[in-house]
Amino acid sequence: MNTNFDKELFIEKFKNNCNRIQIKSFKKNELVTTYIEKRNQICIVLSGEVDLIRYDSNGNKTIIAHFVNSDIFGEVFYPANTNNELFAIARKNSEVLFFTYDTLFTKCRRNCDFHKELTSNLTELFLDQIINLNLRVELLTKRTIREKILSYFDMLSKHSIRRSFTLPFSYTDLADFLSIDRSAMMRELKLLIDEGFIKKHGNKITLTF
Amino acid sequence: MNTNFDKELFIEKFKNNCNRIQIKSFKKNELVTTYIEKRNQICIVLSGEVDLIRYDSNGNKTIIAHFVNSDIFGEVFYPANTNNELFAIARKNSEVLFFTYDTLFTKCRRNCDFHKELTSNLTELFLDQIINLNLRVELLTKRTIREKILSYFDMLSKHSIRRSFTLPFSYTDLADFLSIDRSAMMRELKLLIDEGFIKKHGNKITLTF
DNA sequence: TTTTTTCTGTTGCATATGCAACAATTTTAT
DNA sequence: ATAAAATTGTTGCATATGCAACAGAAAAAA
Repeated sequence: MNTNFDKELFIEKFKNNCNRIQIKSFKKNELVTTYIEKRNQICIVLSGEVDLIRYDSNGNKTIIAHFVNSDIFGEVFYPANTNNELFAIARKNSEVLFFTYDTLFTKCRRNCDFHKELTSNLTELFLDQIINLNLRVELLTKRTIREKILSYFDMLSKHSIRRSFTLPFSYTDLADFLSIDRSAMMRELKLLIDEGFIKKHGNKITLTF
Repeated sequence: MNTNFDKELFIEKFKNNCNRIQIKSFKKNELVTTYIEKRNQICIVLSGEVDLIRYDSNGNKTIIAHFVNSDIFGEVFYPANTNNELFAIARKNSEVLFFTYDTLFTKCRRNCDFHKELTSNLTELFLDQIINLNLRVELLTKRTIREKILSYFDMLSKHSIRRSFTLPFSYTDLADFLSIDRSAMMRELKLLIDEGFIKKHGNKITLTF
């Protein structure tokens, strides 16, 4: 689904003197960035996993998005006049590339190859992000917990090309990603098992329908 | 929020001989396109309004997306291996531009200006679409009907820069857009009025908090 | 290792939300 | 102008889902 973003080549070109971008490393659970200030920031995951988190006034945590290799995110993808208190947190040790939106339209001091590479890749990275978001909307518009679970499992199944797959989340996080109550989700999972729709061993799921 | 897509200029350049795109007109309630076949189709709304609709097995209608001037959509924004039964329907008389994704990377017979114009605008159109989708996710992850309503009204308020605004939907459609039951939504709207959070005259809403 | 923290699995209870149904109103079609 | 269709507003009832709470298992930290 994701563009096969050639990280090695990319970093090589970057090291060749581009002064408009940064690459930073983050340890598990470290804060990658916030969406509070307006910096026109764009980020690309080079390795690891980054979650975009929101806490609401009732203390509910929601995993707005789950970014993996070559996914693009940042506060530039939100409208200027919203003060979304969103936090990007590294879920594993990760490397993230940072630059600002205007970087795309200005040449850097040394007119490096990076810019050409970046702008030519960007359309495809944007396209992938739109596809991911459409899938997310497809999921979140489902009316019941059962439909959300099955819809998400179906996506994972198609992605792995098998009827079995490993969840990229703990069950606690899965509920936060599907935007539902954890205990209600566990209850529904049990029903799905009892009714023979799925099998479950740890965080490995097998579809049996 | 949307790019100010220069439709007039665009069509002018198009008429100047590009053979890779089409512009079609649709009457209200006409089917614009389906997402069933894989055609790598990209569509841009030039005028009017287009809704992307899904009907689930329980007969629930969901308005997945609501596209207006310069919004971009199409089945190319969905993964290849999903058979989403989505329908794009004109909500008003509309004009829609069609082309295929590969058009972006091939020169047309006469090497027309349109291509240059299109590719240079595309990144921005994609960016706008990502922003719209992020707002949509923000809305759909809200846990309660009240939060969904207020979150959506807040967006409309910010968009109009006023505390009053006209809903772009009927209340029936609004419920389908927020992915909630209509009667439950009406009940919650009444509560919001009674508790003094909003005022409502027809499809005009005023925020009073 | 041992201790501490997080995650999983489960259940009783409360309630927010969905469902069905209908009349009144408004909009669209004939 | 009249009929037909769609939308709005409302309510009783059923239930799916959220909430709180806890014990046992697993994972992380010390």
